[in-house]
This record gives sequence, structure tokens and C-alpha cells, in this order.
Amino acid sequence: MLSKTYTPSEVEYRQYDNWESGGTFLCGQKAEADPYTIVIPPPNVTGSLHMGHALNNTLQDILIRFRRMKGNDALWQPGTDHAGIATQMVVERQLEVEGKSRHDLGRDAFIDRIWNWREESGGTIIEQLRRLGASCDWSRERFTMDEGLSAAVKKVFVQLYREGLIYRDKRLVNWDPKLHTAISDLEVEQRETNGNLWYFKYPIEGKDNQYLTVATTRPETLLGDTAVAVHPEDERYSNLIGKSCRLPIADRSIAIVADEYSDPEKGSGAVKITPAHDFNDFEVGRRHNLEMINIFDRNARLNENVPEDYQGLDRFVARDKVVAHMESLGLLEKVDDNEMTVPYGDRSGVVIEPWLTDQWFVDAKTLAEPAVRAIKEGRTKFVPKYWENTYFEWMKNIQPWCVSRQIWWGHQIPAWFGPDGEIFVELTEAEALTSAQKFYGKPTDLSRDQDVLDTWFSSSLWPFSTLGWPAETPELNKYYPTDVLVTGFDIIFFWVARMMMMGLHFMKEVPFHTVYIHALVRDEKGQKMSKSKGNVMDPLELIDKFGADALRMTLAAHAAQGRDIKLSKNRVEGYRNFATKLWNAARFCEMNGCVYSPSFDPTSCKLAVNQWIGAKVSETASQVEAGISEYRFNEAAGAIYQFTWGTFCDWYLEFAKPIFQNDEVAAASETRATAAWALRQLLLLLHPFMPFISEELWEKLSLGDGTLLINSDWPTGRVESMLKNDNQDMDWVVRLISQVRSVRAAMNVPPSAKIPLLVKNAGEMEAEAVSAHGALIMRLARLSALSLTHDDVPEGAAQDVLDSVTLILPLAGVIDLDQEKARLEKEISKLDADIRKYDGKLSNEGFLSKAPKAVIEEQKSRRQEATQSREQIEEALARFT
RNA sequence: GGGCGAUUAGCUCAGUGGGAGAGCACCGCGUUCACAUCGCGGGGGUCACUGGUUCAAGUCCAGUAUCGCCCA
Repeated sequence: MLSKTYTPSEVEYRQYDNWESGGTFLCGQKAEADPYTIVIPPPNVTGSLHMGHALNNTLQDILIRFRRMKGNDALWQPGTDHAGIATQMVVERQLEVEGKSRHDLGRDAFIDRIWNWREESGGTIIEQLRRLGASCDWSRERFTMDEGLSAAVKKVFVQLYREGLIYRDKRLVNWDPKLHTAISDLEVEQRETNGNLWYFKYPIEGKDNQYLTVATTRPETLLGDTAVAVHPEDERYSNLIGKSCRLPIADRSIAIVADEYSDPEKGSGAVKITPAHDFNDFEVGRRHNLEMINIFDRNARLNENVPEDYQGLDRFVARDKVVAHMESLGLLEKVDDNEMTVPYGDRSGVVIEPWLTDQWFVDAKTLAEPAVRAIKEGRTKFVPKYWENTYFEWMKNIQPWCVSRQIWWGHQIPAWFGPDGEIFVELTEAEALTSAQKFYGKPTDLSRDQDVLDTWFSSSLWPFSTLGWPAETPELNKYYPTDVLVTGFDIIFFWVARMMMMGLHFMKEVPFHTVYIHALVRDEKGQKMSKSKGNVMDPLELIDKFGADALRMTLAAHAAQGRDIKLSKNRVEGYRNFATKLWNAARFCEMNGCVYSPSFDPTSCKLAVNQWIGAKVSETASQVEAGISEYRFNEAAGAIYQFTWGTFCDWYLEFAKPIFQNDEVAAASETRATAAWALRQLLLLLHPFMPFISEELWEKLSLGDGTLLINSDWPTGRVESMLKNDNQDMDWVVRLISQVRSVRAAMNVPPSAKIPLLVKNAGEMEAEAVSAHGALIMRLARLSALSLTHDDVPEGAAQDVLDSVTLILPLAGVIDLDQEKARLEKEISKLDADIRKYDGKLSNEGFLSKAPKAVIEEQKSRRQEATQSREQIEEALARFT
């Protein structure tokens, strides 16, 4: 016998072990079946499960479990990425505690140490995914630094290099002066800051005491200026174009150029140009062939290219010094407050410096073309569709992708330099040496590039590298292209775009046919969860408290397309209550001997209640299936929730009670079998959302005939044919009972009091329903008697109207006449409003001539019903006056 | 400044041109033998505003306001 409440913690570990040890997550078990594949967006190996992961992986698991039950050969490919900078920092922090730096260890020892760390602590998030119930094929777990994936990375790098799609260049990159590495645009956080705008006067050469005023937010870069730009159409400055200024402090001559980058509205309308230290200035510099003077070292301290007394200064110290210096020269015009955004490294938290360095770049523009085309041609679809715009927007403005990083943890770039700087890109050192020998005509020593590749370089290969590429494995053949990528919008650029580019280039096919973009999980006030705000909700805590199923169901039920999820604890609690409700419904079935028999045929049911629940099951199955298939998870979750609580528990089991207590053996046994069957269908439909409790009940009630629920077949075929009586039958009974309850409550009839009910003017269906279901109507409406009547209404009875019948509750002496009159009058005025609305439509020529016939008929019949109800209530009211 | 999105019950949100919905919260009643993590009933709406299209608009279009996100 089931306990009184469901205790997730006693069930979850056990059921998960069952699944895993039973090999239920393994792909390839149905060799002939169509594959269905999802590659997990690999979480950082340093990561731990946050709400975003919980949502992301819940949705993937719903899809995978659904397809597995539908008979597909399902593969959910898991793994983690090596998170270059983040991981290196974790281990560096450990070293710091020991008073060491990575340089004390040396590269090889440091990397060994990271591998050790990964062995010990790198599996955290994987274990947490298990807690969530994720049914990944763990036997195939991959890591971006694995041997196989590393081989893929090397092959891709070498091939792209040979195709001219990877090249070495000196360009501005986002330089992190603390971590001493380039980082990507996407790792730069733009922070709103209150800064200053300093106005400096640059003397114009050849014109004594004439100055050109420039405004800048970064005075220290003055030392690297190589021009001043004005707008070509700015009349204030047109006479200065082509002349030059004397750059103060550095004491150099710099050109005055005309360039549209200069905004006449902003500052003085003239802007100083520092091509080596600003992305916009870099472009201006290119257009005008300006000299690029690098004034910073890797720590963002001033280097030898500035006057001696500035050399070695930190950039912010230098800023103050330049300002003071200019002021002492009388060249500081004024200082304004200025709101601006300043770039910060999201890992280091320091201000990022645009810095001129030699780096490796991927020609993203070229690779982007096919990736854009694939979306335009619909070979890959975004769901919801409007995310295409974001994708196109980013692809249109795509910049060369800097893939080198000046750190140690990652895939070391397979490039070797000769003594003269000649580059040899090969898969191995031996091949590089061979090439060098050929090139130089003699054996020549080479030094390997010390840099490693951006983590995203390796994870862009994930959809095929995890399947074995570059080897032509059977898995690669079978599971690529994958089916769907499930991810948050914030990662469209990181993931989707890059995987599309690499997939198309190397596999000649899109990596997935659908990209489902889900919402962001926010706190209950709609704020992004972040550690600094202290509003993070820990999914593990919620799982401990309410169960993984409750958390999953909460997330799925709120995963409406196009809207963020505001999560609060009491919602999760609500779905925990749902689990309890289901548990108790199953308990009720168990107590009443509802045993599932595989030979049971739901279409053979004779009782209307059983035919009715069969039809409801079928309807629900369609809704759940359609919802999951179309990524409308909230609708699917809502349908099964509504069925379970609002139909199965609230009505069907209540209908079943009098049948179980009755002596009619055939009816009781049919209902027991049907209840077990319906519960079984319910658990099948619920499984993708709430796998633990569904599997547990499946086991406890022996519903599977030895087969685990996770391996069972999704319900197929519809059972509406079960409805041999009119479908309205039981639905009408439901409405009848509800209405009686409502009148009772309105009349303050206590629940303990049983009262008689007369049903007047019953038609054929109503009469049959009343006679067939009298027992359950009496029980659920708490009646002492139930009968049909055509007689006049007795004095002092409460009345109400249900379609064409009048419900009469003879409560003489019990009811408050004024209260009853007021209630009836209110109903009449409600009906009057309805009737007016229908009349308005039905008297409208346009409506009658243009609206579809069915709509017109509908309105007519509604008007008819409303009028009839009104008459009946009018009649009832007349008895009081 | 550019782009995208949102605005529906007290709160959080569904609603895909033809009868305004759910969950939570609230109020009333209830310890009926599955479940108080529960049951039954109830109140609560100018669908942000203005205009347009349409026989018909919460739904489509335009504008306004407010809020949010992304990008510069």
C-alpha cells in the first residue's frame, strides 16, 4: 500500500539508478528506428547547476524522453567544455593559497594540475544533471579536451589555415591586462559609468595661438594620437582639413583629417584619433593610412613609445598626469561630466584595453555566408521564429573571430615558427619539421606557438566531434545532423552561429534542423538572477525541498514561448502539491483494487463514465503530443496537469466511488479496470515532465508488465470511439452537479444537509442521464432525493436553469426569499446583456451577409438558449411576487 | 541613438479574428472512509491609451505612453 504522501528523496536516487543501470539512456537500442538526437550545450566544467541549466536541461529531457517513448532511437549526447579562462583561474586561485603562481610550476605541471582538479571536482554539474533526472547517454560523455575532440580541433585548424580561412594578423583585440590574454567581444561586459569628458586644446601648426579643441574620455591615450578627425561637412573646421596639429606632451606633428566618424554634435566636433587603442580609431586610421603607435604593455602600463617620465606608469595614473600636465600648459579647456559605457572583462573584472597584438583569426565573414543561407532557406529553423532576426543581425556585422588566447589551459595552436618567423601549420611537430626542412632546404629548429584556442573554437565542433569526427563512425552517420539545439537567447552568438558555420563547412550539412530558444529564468520580481544581487535560487535546494519532478513541472509549465520565466518558490510548492495529489489518486486506485490488465480494451466499456474518461484521456494525449511536438511545453504541461487534477481526480474518481461501493459486480469491475488503464495512460503522458513519480507509481502499481515506464510506448490511437453514448452525457452531469452545488452555497445550505432536487422539463438525454447516474449525482450534489418532474414548482423553492431544464430545490422555510430574489434578478440582468449582444449582431446586415454560416447559427442558438433561460428564471421569480 | 519584446484579475501569466481564462493570493463553507500538500463554492477585468482595417479586434495595422532586454 502506498504511503500517504510522496517522498521524492526516497524515490529519485533509486529510480535514476534503475534507469541508468538498466541501460535505458543508451542510444542504438533500436537499430531500425529513426534517430532523434540532441547534443547538450556543454556546460562549463567549472560550473554548477543554476536555474538556467535546470530549465534548459528539463526541456531537453522532455523532448528526449518523449521521442524515446515514441519509438525513436534517441540520443542525448552529454559532456562539458573545458572553459579555458575560467578553469585556469580556478586552479590558479588554488595555487595562490599555496603562495605559488602557474609560472612557478611551469606549463606542463600546471596543466597536469588542472587535469587532476578536473578528475576530482569537474564532475559536479554532471552529477547535478542526474539529480534533475536528465536521461543523457552518459556512456558517450565527452569533454572538449578529450583526445578525440582535440584531434578534431587540430584537423579543423589546419584545414581552415590551408583554405585561407584562418590567418595570423595584427589587429586590435580586447586585451585583459590582468589575465594577460585576448578575450572575445562576448566576454566583455559594457558597464554604464559616470565618467568625464576632457576638452584639450591642440595647437594648430602654422597658426600662432590657434587651437583645435578635441574632447576625450581617455586622456592617457593622447600620447598615442596620430591624427585629429573632423566631419567633412562640418563648416567650422573645413579650412583646417589637410593641415596639422602639434600634439602636446609627446610633441609630435599629427594630421587633421576629414572623416565621417567624427560626430559634429558630440563634444567639440573634433575627435582625437588613437588607432592603436580604440576600435573606431583603428578603422579611421586604416582609412587614412595613419601611423599606429602602441603605448601600452601587456599590463596596460605605458611603454617606451611615450616620453620618459611617463614610461612604466599605470594607465589610470597616466591619465591624471596627462590632465595635470595639459592644465599646466594651459591646454585644458574644460571638463564635463559624461555618462558612458566602459568595457570590463567578465572574468577578471578589470577594464579591458583595446590592444594591438598578433593573433589568430577565423574569417568568420566567409563562413557566415552559408550559415545565413541555411536559415534563410529554412534548412534550420528558429523557434520562435523571430530570433532569426537576432541571428541575421549578428551575422551581418560579424567581425574576424579572434581564436587565440594567451593562456595555458586549452588546445595549443598547431603552429610552429621558424627562426625568421615563417609559420608552419601542421597536425604534428614532426610534420612541421618536415615542412620546415623542405622550406629552408635543411633541418631547422622550430618553436611552437605558445597560445591556445578559444574554448568556443572547440565547442563549435561539438555536434559532430562528439559523434567521432573526423573518423567516419557509424554514430556520425546515424545521428548527424542532430534534431534540435535547445538553448537560451543569450547564447545564440556563442553557440548557434558558430556551430552552424563549422557544421556546414566540415559536414556540408546543418548541425540541427531546429533551434529552440527558451526564456531566461528570472526571480519573482523579474530581475536577472545574479550572485551579486543575492537573488539566485538554487535548483538543488528546490529539488531537495520539493522534488525534481516539481521543479521540472514548474519550469515546463512556465516555458511559454517568448517570455521570461519569473520563478518563485511557492510555484514549485504548487507542483509539489500536484505530485501529492497524483500520488493519492494512485493510492485510491490501489485501495480499490484497480489492477491493470494488458488485455483490457478500453473501447469495450459499457458504462458511460468509463467511456467518458477514455475520451478525455484521448483528448489529453493529443494535446500533450501536439504541445511537445511544437515546443509549446507550457501547453503540454498544462494539459496533463488539468486532466490529472481537474478531470481524473475531481470527477472520474468521484464518479467511481459509488460504483465501487455498489453491489453491481460487472460495473465495478469494468470501472476498476478502466481506472487502472486511465491512470496508466496518465503516467505515460506525464513521464517526460515528471519522470520520477511516474516511474515510481508505474512500478508500485505494476502497470508495466515488467517494462520500465521510460521504455514504454507512448499512447497511440484515439479512443473517442469509446463514446457510444452522447459525449454531452457526462459533461452535462458535471455541469448539473456544479450548478446544484453553486445554488446550495448561494442559499447557505450547509454541506452536511441533504436536500431533494427536481429536474423539470428534461429532454431525452437529460432524462437518461438522471436515471443512469442518479446515484452519483445524489452523492456528489449531496441530495436526499432526485426525480424528474413536469409539475408546477412548489412554493418557496430555489430554482436555477441549466440549458433547457429547470433545477428545483424545494427548500421551503430554509431559504431567504430576498436573497433568492436578488440572485435571480442578477442572473436575468446578465442574460439580458447577453441577449442584447446577440441581437446586435443578428440585426447587423453586414454580419448576416458576410459572416460564415456556422458563426451565424451559433449566435442564433446562443440567443435562443439565453432567451429560454431568461424566461425560466422570470417564471421562477414570478413565484416570489 | 538603433533593434526587439512586453502592457489581460491583487500577483505571475496563458489566450494563433467569432462566447475574457489558469495558477497563486483573497472571501465563505467543510475533519464525506485517496489526498488539509485537501474538497466545495465565490468575488474580482475599460484586455495600457488613441485611431484605423473588418460584419466582427484582447487578437491585425499605425501612433502614443510606460517598462524590460540586446546593440552602439
